[in-house]
Order: sequence, then structure tokens, then C-alpha cells
Amino acid sequence: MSAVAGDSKVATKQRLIEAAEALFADEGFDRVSVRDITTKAGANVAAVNYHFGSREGLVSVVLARYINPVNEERLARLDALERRVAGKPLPIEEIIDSFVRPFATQVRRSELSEKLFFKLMGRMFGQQGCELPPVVENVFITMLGRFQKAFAKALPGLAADDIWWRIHLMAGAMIHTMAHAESLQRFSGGDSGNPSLEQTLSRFIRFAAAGMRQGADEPQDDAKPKGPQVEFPF
Amino acid sequence: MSAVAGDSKVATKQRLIEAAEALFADEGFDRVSVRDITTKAGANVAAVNYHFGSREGLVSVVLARYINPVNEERLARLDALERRVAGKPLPIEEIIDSFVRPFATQVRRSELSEKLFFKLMGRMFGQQGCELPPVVENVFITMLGRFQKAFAKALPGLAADDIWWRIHLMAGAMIHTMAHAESLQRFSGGDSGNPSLEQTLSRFIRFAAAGMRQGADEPQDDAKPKGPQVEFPF
DNA sequence: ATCGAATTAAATCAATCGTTTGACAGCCGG
DNA sequence: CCGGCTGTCAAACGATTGATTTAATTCGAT
Repeated sequence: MSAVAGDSKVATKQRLIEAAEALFADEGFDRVSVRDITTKAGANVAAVNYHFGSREGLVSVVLARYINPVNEERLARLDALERRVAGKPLPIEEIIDSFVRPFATQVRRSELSEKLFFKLMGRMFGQQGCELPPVVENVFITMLGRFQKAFAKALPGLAADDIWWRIHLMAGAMIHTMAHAESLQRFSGGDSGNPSLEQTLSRFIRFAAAGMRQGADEPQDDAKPKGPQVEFPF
Repeated sequence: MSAVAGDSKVATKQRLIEAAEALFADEGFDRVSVRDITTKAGANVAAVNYHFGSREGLVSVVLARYINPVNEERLARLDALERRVAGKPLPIEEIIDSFVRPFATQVRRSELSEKLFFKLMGRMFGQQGCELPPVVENVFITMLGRFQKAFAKALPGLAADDIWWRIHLMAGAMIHTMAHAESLQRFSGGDSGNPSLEQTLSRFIRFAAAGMRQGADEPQDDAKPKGPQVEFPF
């Protein structure tokens, strides 16, 4: 086959990825067999090994396809934020926004439904004992280091390991929300059916920001040296 | 054999449970086979079917053995707390303490190491798509309802679904911390080696309490009608 | 000594797992 | 028209899974 555009042949590889994503989101990475994937994709059992070398190869592709863009957008948003405030400490809510909003951005870029996307994300970020591909892990580490620094500058009253723990408490709240978003939304909207993504983001950011700045004397804003604590206008 | 005390015979059932717990904590519920368990327990392959009827029977026993005591102690602590304050709204930190401290209590009652215990707990509470035994699920539901009410009374400014979401954000932070406690502690204590359980509890409670009461006008304490916000002395 | 409960090794069962093979079809450049 | 490459296919591979059964055996209790 030529290396040109997406013929019907290229579609198989793509269909395998998409089928795997949906199944992984629904059942978890362990409970899905190669045959489940190929059946759902309408392909042959051998297709996975042909296109990805092994089952694990496909898993890695799925992982990298979603985790990397999120982490890179996190970094990009933090960069943009720091550029905007030019050296001054960042508002907590905006740091956290940079941390979670990439999920909202990437869910639109993906082929999956919103529901499946967040379920898959919750599984990916929540799972233990699965070493990520080194490229993914490196981005992860630098990303966390950058946010650690940003929070440290914004919350000078906190010790480094306090910040470290709170980042992970925040991440846990986020991951758990994504993994169980489906069940959560069933109880939430008594009137409005299901809450919008933006509502959920706002809920999370306000919760996490309060937790992050607990007991910390935030850096005094030069403009308003001693005014009352300003509520973030979400 | 008689129904008397624990001879060397009863030990097999116990050893199976303990081996299963350790393996489940390390590898996850899916990746462990019956043969893994019986090998580690030094028992026969048939032992699991003899004592628990099936693999799933053993899983249920392990789940119930840990989840139920935690949830029941949560309820007991909340009961005691409400009895103590006699109708008045409860301090947020103490509600949250009732929610997490049972893990610290039960880790001592268990045969597992602290590390494995929390890893197992993180897996049990964090996993999706696994229907619990009905007895476990019922305790779960009533427990959550009770805490919802306690928070609602303590935070009258918050809507019911706000509280619901924040309870789950809090739970997510807790579960994630337990599941990854091992990796987290490696980075945390630069000086003190590994932080004590009490330190971790305190960190979590302060974080979660701040998140829970964010934007809520807490009920005015009759004793001090309009004093400054009192910091919880953890 | 006898009975019954607990445990054992060994074998069997159908099912499923990830992977491999070899053949076949389509297509493109020569 | 041919040789080679790519993608796909059915079929089978060997290994392992959970579950069950058998018969032999151990051991304490009656």
C-alpha cells in the first residue's frame, strides 16, 4: 500500500485504536482481550499483533495518545500564565485551571464520547503498578515539577512537601471525579439534567484552591496590599 | 474437626485470605489467579474452592472483611460525634476525621503491613465497575447519606449537590493518597524519613476541610457569634 | 478404634488467553 | 506480465485460566 492518505486500509489500525479506547474505558485495561478489541473493530485477531507488535504495544499507543497531549497542554497553559503575569506569583485558581482544563480541551479533540473519555482518563491516571512509556513519564515528571514551583511561588507560606502532598490530594480528587463522573452526574443535577463540563470544572477548582491555600499566607498582591480575601469569580 | 479454636487446620483458610490480600494489594484483583494465591499460601489448588466455593467467593470475603469494618466505624464515630455535640452542627474537621480515621484504626487490626493495607484499600475503594456484595453496598449507601446530612447541617450555605460533589472530591483525594502512599512517602520526608500516619491524616483533613467549607458561611457558633474564623488545632 | 472434617496430589474440563503461521488478495513499480 | 510488498484472513499454536472431581490421607474428637 502506498504511503499516501487514509485509504480503507489505514482505517483498520485506527479502528483498532478506537475500539480499544472504548473497551478500556468501559472495562479497564486488564479485562479486555485482544479478541474483544478485534471483534469490536471488525478486524482479524492477528491485526493487533500486525499493527502494534503486541497487545501491550497497543496499550502504550492508547496511553501516549491521550496522556501526552494533556500533560503538554498543561505545560503550555502554565507557560502562558506565567508569561502573562510576568514574574509575579500566580493566582491559585488559575494554576489549577491550567492543570485541569486540558481535559476539557482534549475531550473535544477525541473521537470518544465525553463519558468514555473521562472514564478512560480516570483509569489511565488512576492506575497503579503500570510503568508508562519513558517518553510519557518524562513529560509527567517535568510537568509536576513545574506546577510544584508555581504553587510554591504562589503559596510562600507552605513547605515544599506540604505542596507536594496537596498537589497529589488535588490530583486524586480530579482523577476520582473523572473515573466516576458517570455515577456522580446521576445524583447531581436535580433540575438541569447533567451539569455542564464547565460547572464541574468550577466545582473542582474552587474545592482544590481552598485546599491548596489552607493555612498559607498568600503573597500580598502589590495592587491591593491588605484588602479582604478576594473571591475568585468563577 | 470441631468448631473450637484455631488449630493448624483453620490456618489454611486464614492463610488463603492473607495471601490473597497481599497479592490483590500488589497486583490488583484481576491480575491474580487462584493458583497464585494457593501457591503463596502453601495450600492446594482445590483449597480455594473448598473454603470459599469459588474465586469470587474469596474476593467477596476479602472485600467485606475490610470495607465493612471501615464503614461501620465511620458510622459509629459520626454517631458518637453527634451525641457529643447534641444537635448543634458539627465541626467540619471532626466530620472528616470520622471519615478517615477508621483506616488508621483498622490498619492496626489487620495482619497486613501498613503499606499493603493502604494499597489494598486504595484498590478496593477506587475500583470501578465491580458490584459489591449487597451487604457491603447497603452499609456504604447509608454511611454516605449520614455524612451528607452531617455536612449539610454544618454547612448550611451549600446546596445539596454541592455537598455531594465535595464529598466525592474528598473521597477521591483520600483514595488516591492511600493507593499511592508508597510513592508519595518517598518524596515527602526529606528529614524525618517517612511521615507518620497521623501527619498524613492531618494533612488530608486540613486540605479537605478547607475544600468543603469553601464559599460557605458556616453556621454561627452560639458561643462566639461573630469572631474571626477559628483555625482547627491539628 | 472409629468417624468425620480437613487437606492433599492429580487429573480433567471447557474456555480463553496472546501470539504465530501460511496462504491469499490487491496493488504498484518495473 | 511479473515480483514484491502490504494488509488481511482463517486456523491453529501452546499456555494458562477457573472450576471441579477423584481417591488417598492426615488428624483430632468421640
